[in-house]
Amino acid sequence: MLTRTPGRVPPPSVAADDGDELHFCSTCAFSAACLERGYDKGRLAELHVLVEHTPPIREGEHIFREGDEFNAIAAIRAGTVKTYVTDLEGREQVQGFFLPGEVIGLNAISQSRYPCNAVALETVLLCRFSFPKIATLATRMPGLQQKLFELLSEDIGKASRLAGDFTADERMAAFLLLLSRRYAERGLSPTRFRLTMARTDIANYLRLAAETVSRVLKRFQADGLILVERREVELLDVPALQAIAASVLRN
Amino acid sequence: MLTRTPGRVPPPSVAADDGDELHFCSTCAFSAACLERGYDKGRLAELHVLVEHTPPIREGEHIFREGDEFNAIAAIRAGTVKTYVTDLEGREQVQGFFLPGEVIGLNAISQSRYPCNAVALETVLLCRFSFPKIATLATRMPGLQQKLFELLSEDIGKASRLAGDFTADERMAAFLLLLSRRYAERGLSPTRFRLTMARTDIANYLRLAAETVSRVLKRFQADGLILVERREVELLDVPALQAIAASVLRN
DNA sequence: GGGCTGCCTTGACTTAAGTCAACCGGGAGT
DNA sequence: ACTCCCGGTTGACTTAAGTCAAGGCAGCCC
Repeated sequence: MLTRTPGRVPPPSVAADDGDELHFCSTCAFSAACLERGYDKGRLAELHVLVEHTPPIREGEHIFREGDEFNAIAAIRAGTVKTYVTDLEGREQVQGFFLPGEVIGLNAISQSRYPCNAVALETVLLCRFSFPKIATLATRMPGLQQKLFELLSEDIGKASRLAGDFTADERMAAFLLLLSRRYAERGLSPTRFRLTMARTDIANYLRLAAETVSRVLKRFQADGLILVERREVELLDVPALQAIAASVLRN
Repeated sequence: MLTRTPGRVPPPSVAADDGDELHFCSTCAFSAACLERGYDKGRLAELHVLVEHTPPIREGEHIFREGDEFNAIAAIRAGTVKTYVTDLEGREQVQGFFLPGEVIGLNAISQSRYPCNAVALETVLLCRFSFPKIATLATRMPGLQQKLFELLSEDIGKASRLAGDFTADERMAAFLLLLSRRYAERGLSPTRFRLTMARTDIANYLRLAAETVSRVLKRFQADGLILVERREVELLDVPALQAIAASVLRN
């Protein structure tokens, strides 16, 4: 069952009666979304029973694999998840990285099977939402339906972001700034963070060679834009990075 | 109001009482989707009043522009639509082409404004679905909600399709085969069709130079894969094209 | 400690595709 | 009929980034 996790809790716009046992974890996007929209307790309780908090999933373990039966979407409570597909020649193609507070499995909604693999890059905790059930509930909760529409729509934007013919510099700067923004949204430092994924994963995700990632990071550091120490990164000149990434983050 | 358009009509799984005035155009994805799922007449009527058939939109005219208030999604009844954004330097970036039976405006669902421009490449006819209304209706029609989820989810897949580091040949072959498939879905010839968009638009969409598009098409023709005559195309060797496009259309 | 192993970096070379510039050819308007 | 113009094509050159090969460095196990 849901329990309030320690740490930053977004203030619910509707105060929950603290006497009962309805508590929502601070990083659960759905629970938060519902709280924000001020649903009555009966409906929160309905959502509540759909949520399953998973035990820890360790680094390298899969959350789902391509072709598995689609039965749930999941909000990440802790850790980083990488999604990827395997192409015809057996090479891995990284599709995305998911941080705490983000939702995986959405792109499976139109199919009966997951279209990609999801693997933990660090120990991961999830809130699972069994799918047919949450869709049924959404028919009675317009706010939840709207939230699902929004999450799907956002994913369309994310998916097309790297589709342009961008330079290695543009891709790398955009990648760093988007990570920064996502960490900031979680209340973490937007200028100092850890790259939880390997260089080869970053390269694969950005459709660059690993060598290129290495060279670009080195040059960014030489130009005083960033500071890299193994997987720790500090953004020193955000405006300059924004100028470089402008065409990716666009308009 | 909706009238049955001439031409191919998908057989509804629930026979409509032909005596009343509820007729749905054959290319309207939503109406068809609802018919397929066998909703009762009362609900079809509800959907019915949301649909607006637009007058013809001529080549070069805009359907919506980036920043316009989002108020509807639209299924295309006839013509081709190009969506694009304008980057910081004022250059156009083509996001997609939409054929009859396809739905535009979905990527605006999470925002209050359209995130891109939509322009007619040929005379276009639309079925418009006023948005807040159709979402409200979806809360009472699980099949419609599911259809919206599916359309959104498919768009995620489409958006990420060209994101890889593919060669010009792979992109071009995949483009031709995807067009072919889309025409086939409409009951048109999958091997002979017209490119309704300019070479420069194709190039921009595929993130190639127009010169490269020209050269690749020429080489495909020299190799006996296709036959190009101005904007008319015939696919001569689909298996060979599939082999080239395999890594784009993947797995 | 010694030697793996995996991840990362560095340098030298190659190539796919972009850019630049010129030209072609059909359709529209005078 | 003439010209203009735009979309498309062609050829010569350039370049960003990939590939190949080698080497470094941290952590792990024996």
